[in-house]
Amino acid sequence: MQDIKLATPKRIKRADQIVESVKRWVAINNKQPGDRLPNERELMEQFDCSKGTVREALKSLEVQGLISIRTGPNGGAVLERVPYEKASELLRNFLHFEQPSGPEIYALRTLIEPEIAALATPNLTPEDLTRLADLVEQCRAEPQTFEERMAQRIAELEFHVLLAQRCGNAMLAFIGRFLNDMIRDLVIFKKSALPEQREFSCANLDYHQQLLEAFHTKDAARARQLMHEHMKSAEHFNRELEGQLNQHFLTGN
Amino acid sequence: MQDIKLATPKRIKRADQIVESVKRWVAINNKQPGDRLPNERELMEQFDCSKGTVREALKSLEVQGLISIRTGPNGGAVLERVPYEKASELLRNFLHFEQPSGPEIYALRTLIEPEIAALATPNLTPEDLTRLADLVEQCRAEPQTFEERMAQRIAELEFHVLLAQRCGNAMLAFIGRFLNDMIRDLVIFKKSALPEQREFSCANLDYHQQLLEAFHTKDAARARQLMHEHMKSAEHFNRELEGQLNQHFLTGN
DNA sequence: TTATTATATTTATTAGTATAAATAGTGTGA
DNA sequence: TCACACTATTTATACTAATAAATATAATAA
Repeated sequence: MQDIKLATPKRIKRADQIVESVKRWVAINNKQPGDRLPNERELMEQFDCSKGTVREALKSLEVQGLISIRTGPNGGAVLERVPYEKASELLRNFLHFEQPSGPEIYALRTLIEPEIAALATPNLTPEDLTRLADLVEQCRAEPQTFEERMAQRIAELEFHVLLAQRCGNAMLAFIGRFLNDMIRDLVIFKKSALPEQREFSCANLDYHQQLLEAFHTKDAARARQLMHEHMKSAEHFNRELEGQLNQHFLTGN
Repeated sequence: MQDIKLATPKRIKRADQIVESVKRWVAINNKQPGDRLPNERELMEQFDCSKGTVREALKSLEVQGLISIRTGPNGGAVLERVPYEKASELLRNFLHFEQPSGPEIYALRTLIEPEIAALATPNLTPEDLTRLADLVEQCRAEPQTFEERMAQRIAELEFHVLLAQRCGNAMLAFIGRFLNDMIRDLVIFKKSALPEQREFSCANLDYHQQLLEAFHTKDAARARQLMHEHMKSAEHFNRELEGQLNQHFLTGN
C-alpha cells in the first residue's frame, strides 16, 4: 500500500551542516589528531543552535570515527585519526547487504596478497621476522582439539595481516587486513570455514615457512611467487566454501 | 602540559547500546531494506529512555547508512541498504589520515582491473555494450578546451566503473568503483592528475576500443590481458603523480 | 474529476534542568 | 619528600516539555 518515499531530503539539517563545517575546518586548517574542538557550550554559541543539535553533530562525527568525546576537565571533543576498526566496521555495514560469498573474498585476496608480500619484503624489521617466525612455529604442532586448530588458523591469518601492515601502501594495507579479518571471523563463527584436511594446514605451513626464507633474504620476487602459489593452493581447498555469509557482518558475531 | 587522555571510554553509552540492539534485530530477524523501525515514541518505551537518547541512536544508525529518517505520517526510521556513496564517504574519512599517494592508488588498480574486466565480460548486456561504446566514442574527438579534456578523462573512468559494477564480485565491485571515484576527484580538483600528453589519451582510447571488441566476442582472457597492458601503460604516464593527496578526502573537494 | 485546503502524524529543534563522570588541584598524613 | 584521599570544577549525559517543520492522507471546493 504505502510505498517507501524516495523524495530527497530537502532542507539540510542543522546538525549535518555543523558536521560539514567541522570537516572543512579540519581539512582546510590541516588539523591533526589530538587537536581539540571547542566545548559544547562554545559550539552552541558559534553555530547559534541548541545543545541537542550540537550533541547530534558531535555524535555523528564520533560515529564516523573522526572525534572522541571525553568528560571532565580538559575533556570534550578531540580530533582522532580514524582507527582501522572503525573503518572496518562501517565497511561491514555496507557488505551486510551486498553479501559477498566466501569464494568472492578469496578471489580478491588472491589478487592482492602476492603484491603485499613483495612490497612488504624490504620493509620487514628483525622484530617483524621474529614475530612471523613465531606465528609459523605456532602452526607446526599437530592440533589436538578444535580450539587448537582454530588458534592455528588464526595465527596463519595473523601472518598475512602483519605483512599487510608492512606493505607501505595504505590502500593495500587496509584491504589486506580487512579481508583477513573477515576470514578470521568466518573461522571463529563458522566451522565450515575451517577445512578439516590436514593437507590444507600442512600446505599453508610449508608456504609460510618458505615465505619466511624469502623475507630473510629480502627476495621480493620470490615472496610474490610463493604467495601466489599459496593463494592458488588455498583457493583449491576453499572451493567448498560456497555458502553466503549473511547475518554476520552487522554484529560481528 | 595537558596530555590528551588515552583511557578507554568505560561505561557503554545508552545510545550505543540501542544501536547494537537494532543491529542485532536486523541481523537476527533478517530485516530487509524498506522494513520500518518503530517510531521514536515506541522506541522510548521499548528501551525505557528519553527521546534525546533515542534520537542519538537513530542519528548514529543514519550516519552509518543503515536507516533513513523521514518526517510526517508514514515517516520515521526505515531500514536502508547501505548505499555505495555512504560506504565510500566513510572510507574516505579513514584515508584522510592515511594519505595514500597517487601511485599507491594506481598500484592497487593495476592489480584488480584486469580481473574485473575478465569477470565482467560474460555479464555485460547489450545495453552495457552500447553504453561502453558511447563512452569510448566520447573520447574519440580531439579535445579543444580544458573542460573537454576533463570530460573525456571522466568518461574513461566511467568505462571502468561500469565494468566494476558488472564483475559480479561485491568486494571487487566496491573497491574498483572506489578507486576510480578517487581518481575522478583527483582529475576534477587537481590538474596535476590530468596528464597533458596526447599520447596518453590515445593509448587509453586504443585500449578501450580493443577491450570493447573483446567484450563483444565474450573473450574474457583477452579482456584480462588487454586491461593488464592498459594499466601498465597508464602506470607509465602516471609515474609523475607523486604528490600526496591530502586535504582532499574529508570534504570531497 | 481535479485541484486545493485542512488535519493528523511524525520527526526536528529548542530551552531548561538535573545528574554523573573525569580529573586537576589541594590538602593530609607518613 | 611522597603517597593518598578529598574536593571542586569542568564537561558530558540524560530527561522533560513545548514548539516548529514536513508530509501523507482525508476532506473540501471548483
